[in-house]
Amino acid sequence: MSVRKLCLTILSFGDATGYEIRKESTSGRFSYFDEASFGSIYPTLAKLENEGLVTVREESQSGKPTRKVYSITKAGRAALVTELCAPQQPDSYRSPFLLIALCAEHLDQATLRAAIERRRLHLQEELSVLQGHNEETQHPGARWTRNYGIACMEFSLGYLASHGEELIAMAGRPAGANPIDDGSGRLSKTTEQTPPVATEAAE
Amino acid sequence: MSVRKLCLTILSFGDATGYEIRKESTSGRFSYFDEASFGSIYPTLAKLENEGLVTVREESQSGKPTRKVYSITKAGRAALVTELCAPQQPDSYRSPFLLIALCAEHLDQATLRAAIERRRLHLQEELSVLQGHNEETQHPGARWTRNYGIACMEFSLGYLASHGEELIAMAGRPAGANPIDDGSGRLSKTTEQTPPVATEAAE
DNA sequence: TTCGGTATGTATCAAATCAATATATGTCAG
DNA sequence: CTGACATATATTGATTTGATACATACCGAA
Repeated sequence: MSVRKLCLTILSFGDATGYEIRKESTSGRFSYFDEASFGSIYPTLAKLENEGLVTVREESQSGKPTRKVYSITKAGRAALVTELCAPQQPDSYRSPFLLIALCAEHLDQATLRAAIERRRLHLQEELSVLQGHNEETQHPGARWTRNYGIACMEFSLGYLASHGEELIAMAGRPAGANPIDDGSGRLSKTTEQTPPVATEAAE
Repeated sequence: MSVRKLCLTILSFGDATGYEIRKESTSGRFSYFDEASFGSIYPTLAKLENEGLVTVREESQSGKPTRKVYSITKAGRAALVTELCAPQQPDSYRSPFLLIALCAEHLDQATLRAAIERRRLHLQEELSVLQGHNEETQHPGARWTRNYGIACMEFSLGYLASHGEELIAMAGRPAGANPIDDGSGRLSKTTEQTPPVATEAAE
């Protein structure tokens, strides 16, 4: 049911085509709320039109296939408000990066380093997007979410910067069922590049 | 393809039934990596068994339907490492809460307050889960991800505590020229001491 | 004690959704 | 002038979800 909210929300910030809605929900201003593909967006827009919550106008330019530009109606705005007032679903964070981190002991340093770097780049890219959208932040809610996003990402970047090496140092060090390797204490320098890591499937 | 990684990862931390895998992925120790329902877990486990990456043993207790307990094999561990070494997909954060925040101007204070409170409770609950799992954090990777999670959640809680009121104060203050709310909610009228919301200059 | 609620468990199915692709056109670089 | 890329609508096959059925056990309340 949330593709509805997504479409209505994006349209409440301005007219858009299905293509634009998809783009903004995956990698644009609206990429923190929900994601959807064409297969769900187009049917949803059709349904919304059918319910009178949005209208369409066809803009046929020279040559180009006719753009179908959707606009939200007053009834659409009211419906959006109603849906937003219902108790929200919990936020979800799904992290392929943390999965790698979780398994650090079974991987090698290069893999961990690459994973951190990829995560860092992704965060910085998203940060740039957010920081770039400061012109159109006249909407108070948009400004608040933008600041929240920036704060969270800067925090994450800082954490990666200050704790990344710790993670990398865990490469190839299975903890095993042995008495907590905490006992070994300084697991840092001495064994740095010693063990043939090699990700042996330890069992 | 990530349900595979999820199952293999959970099994690499110990034997489990399909039911347990599902539970841990939605609300347990492993709830930050990927989510899956029975409809994808059971077929995946069957396929993994077929490939020799996991084994099953049936434990038939008195009365209860036979538990099918899955174990990861050496080949399974190797396959997991291989898959983890491939470039990871970007992390994703989907936030029904931020969607509400984005639309703050169209909602009322009670709704915003409730949304923040719900978010706060959810964060605290997840935080408790993480903090409760400090015994079994002998795995270095698990310890790192746990600390990372705790740090992020504490940061978020702090941000909500210090900026939540700002958000609530945005209730019923449309910024742009659009008089929304189709009259059904005369929020903007009744808004208390609101001076004409300085932020204008709509597109 | 028996009813209902919750928890453990496996398993399936219709409906929703995704990833990929087909179609069509414009643009811009090499 | 060719190939890659962006815009744009739309569909299709495969996957995934959400709900449910089935079966048992435990626990508190009527």
